Amino acid sequence: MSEASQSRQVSMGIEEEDMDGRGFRLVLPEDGYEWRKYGQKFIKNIGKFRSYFKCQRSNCSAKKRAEWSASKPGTLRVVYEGVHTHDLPATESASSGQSGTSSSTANQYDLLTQVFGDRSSTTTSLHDDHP
DNA sequence: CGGCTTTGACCAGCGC
DNA sequence: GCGCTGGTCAAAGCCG
Repeated sequence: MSEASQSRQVSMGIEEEDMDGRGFRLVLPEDGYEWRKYGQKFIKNIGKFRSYFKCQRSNCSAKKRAEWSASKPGTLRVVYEGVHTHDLPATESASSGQSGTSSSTANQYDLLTQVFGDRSSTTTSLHDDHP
């Protein structure tokens, strides 16, 4: 309910890369964490595809869920479940200016709070059901 | 060679 | 009570 539950909608993050010319691999926007895909299903309730990701860290049980329209791959909705209990990995490229590096204590908490207030994206689009 | 990814099948919970 | 859905696990295959 109020913890470990954020929803973020990305404008363009889904990308189909041609593998050898056959099959496409879903490319998600790098949030700075490592994820391991462990399932993918088509949810009829919403008519969209849903991918399940789990943090690969050892003590991190954070989970991530990617949901995108069946006909509109441009709309990718990423839902983070749980909180990371380990420092961010080295893939920090987007740090852009975040020199603070940590040190901080409530690094994750701060980020969560920020995302929480990002409800605007959640409202951005919630009606792309196009069967 | 190792690691990661993908797919199918199974299980559980809930609704009516 | 039964059916259905969503979610997770396992195994196999392939790539670098």
